[in-house]
Amino acid sequence: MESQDLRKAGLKVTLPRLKVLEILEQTAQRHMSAEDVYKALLEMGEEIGLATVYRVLTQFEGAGLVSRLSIEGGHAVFELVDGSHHDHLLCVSCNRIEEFVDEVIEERQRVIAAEKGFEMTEHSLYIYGICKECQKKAG
Amino acid sequence: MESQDLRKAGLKVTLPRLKVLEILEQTAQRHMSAEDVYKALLEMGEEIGLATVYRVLTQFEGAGLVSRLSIEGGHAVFELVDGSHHDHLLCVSCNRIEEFVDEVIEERQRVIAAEKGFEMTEHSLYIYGICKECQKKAG
DNA sequence: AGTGTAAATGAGAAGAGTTTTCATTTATAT
DNA sequence: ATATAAATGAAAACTCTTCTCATTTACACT
Repeated sequence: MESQDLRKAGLKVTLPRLKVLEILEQTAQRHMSAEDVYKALLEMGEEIGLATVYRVLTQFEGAGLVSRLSIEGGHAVFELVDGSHHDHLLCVSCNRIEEFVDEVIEERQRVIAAEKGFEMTEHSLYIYGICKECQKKAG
Repeated sequence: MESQDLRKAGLKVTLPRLKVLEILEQTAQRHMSAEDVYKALLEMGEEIGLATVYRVLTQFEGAGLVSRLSIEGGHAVFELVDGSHHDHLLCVSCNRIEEFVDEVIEERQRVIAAEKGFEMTEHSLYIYGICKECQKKAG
């Protein structure tokens, strides 16, 4: 992921955009909020405005470079797009996010949309629960 | 749905709460935002504060009388709980909301949660698309 | 390399939706 | 009736996000 991707998206290659991309690629967390990205950049000693982070992430979303998850009640988090669609499992205790793909569910959704006469554009499926680690902690 | 339900939930039986319940039961729209409820009450000539509507809906949610849908990007909408779980189809053009239940999907979710070691507490599945009517309008 | 121009930026203001605060009112147990 | 804990309304506060606008920057074209 580099300058070429930005140019293809019709975006000028600027330092803020490269830095946001860099954070998204290098961070251990695959899912970051705009605030997370902003703070990570500040910690790296980069100067950037929060508004710019929001703008850039929104543009990246438009360009198909990242996707935005709108998590219940909370703020949006972003993840780099790697080509494959997937849904999410969220731990309500530690906020860990895991990903999964299930072709059975994908197919059933298409069938349901068709039955209801909907032309499906997208879907969002979140399974909320308590992850293995948090179950242990809770005893 | 009446005073008894409120008492059972440990809530005092007050006019605002009864009025909110009444709106939720009598309205043609099954899915209403806090603002919708507020405006409907004002139109009925009831005096109520928006903060009260939010508070009451949140309490009703806690009491299991209503459930809250957190729709992508937008505001929350509430629906009376009628015992049956269901998921939602949303028209991105006219905001119509339809409901569906699919046991295959329900079961797959349980399996996936188990595979990932999650103790599932709940899930949210929204299928976004364009409804039949809006497809016609768009040609 | 220098320059014009449209695009991008940062800071702060603004906006939407929701929650909180607090003084006043109300429901309900006694 | 009365005490008291809970509920209310209005406004302020809050969170997340977008917008505004003056300044800066990238890049196409000399």
